[in-house]
Amino acid sequence: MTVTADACPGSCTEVAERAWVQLIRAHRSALCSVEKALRAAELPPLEWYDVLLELEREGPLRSRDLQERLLLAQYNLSRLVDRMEAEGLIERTRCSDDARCQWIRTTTAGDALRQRMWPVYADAIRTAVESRLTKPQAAQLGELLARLSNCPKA
Amino acid sequence: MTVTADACPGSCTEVAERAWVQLIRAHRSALCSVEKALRAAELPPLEWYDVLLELEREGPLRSRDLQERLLLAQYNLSRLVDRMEAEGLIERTRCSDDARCQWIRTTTAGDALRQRMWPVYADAIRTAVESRLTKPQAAQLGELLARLSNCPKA
DNA sequence: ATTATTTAGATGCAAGTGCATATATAAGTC
DNA sequence: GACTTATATATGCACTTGCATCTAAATAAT
Repeated sequence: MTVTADACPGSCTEVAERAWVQLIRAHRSALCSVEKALRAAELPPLEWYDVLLELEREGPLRSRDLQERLLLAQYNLSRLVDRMEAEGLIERTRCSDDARCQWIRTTTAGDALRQRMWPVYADAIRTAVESRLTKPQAAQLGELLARLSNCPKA
Repeated sequence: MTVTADACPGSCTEVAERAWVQLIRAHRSALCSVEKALRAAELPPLEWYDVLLELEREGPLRSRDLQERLLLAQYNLSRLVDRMEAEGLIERTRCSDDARCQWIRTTTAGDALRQRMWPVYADAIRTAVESRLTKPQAAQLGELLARLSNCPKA
């Protein structure tokens, strides 16, 4: 079991292990190149985009929900929201019915940033995925991966 | 394009995008549970295992090679090796022929740690992968992912 | 109503990460 | 051989992450 590519060509590595290893490798390699592309374009990290898109698609969300959707840790989202709020990309407002909650919504600046990020992001995805897999392969990959991230309860 | 699970059921999301999103999600969710399992067992992070295994399988390696195999950034590996050396798990020795290089090798303690980590790691992988995919599915997933991490040149 | 429990979110601190750059050595050029 | 360029690794600094814990508000229990 390694994170290495050439893990005993043949059968010394169990299939599940191999899938796992390749998952880590593919993620490292793909994510790294996407992040680099964003930085090169002087754009913020990927997560910022995810937050903005999620808010744009779902409308204002509570921290809790955003956190769940993005699979982020509570404290990480909290601080991510801090940073993005400081940049004027999103806003927090207290819920009226539950004073513990808050609604998070995008601002105009947030929407604008999201739109500037998309082309760079999309291009990076094309390089990372589209250029290496046929359409049916990509579709199947998506299917298989989805099973891994689905909550057991779901 | 989101990191969210329910991205427009149907066709509004391109297949490559979906694969990408699911890659991120699957990785987050799986890695997170593995790391938690390791911490719960008071074991060091995953990478430590990867380094140790790689060294055990390939024998002493130069930093550069280890870095490439594990897809780690140079400065990250440098510091990872610092930490592991400080714990007595690996050793650095200068190459005789090229004074810039160094050989990295495991120690007895390193081997012992690796062996203690494996059961926990293996179990976490089983939970994360084996329980969610059939054997052929896992095999195919491994195949598809491998294409994503293969260097273009390879 | 009063207290205990749970839930939403924030935060101090230690550790890890990325960037840019430094150091040292090797290789190539003139 | 002095001078530039490339390679292997380390490091200062700012920022991010994880852990544990804290506060505040809502629910449940008595």
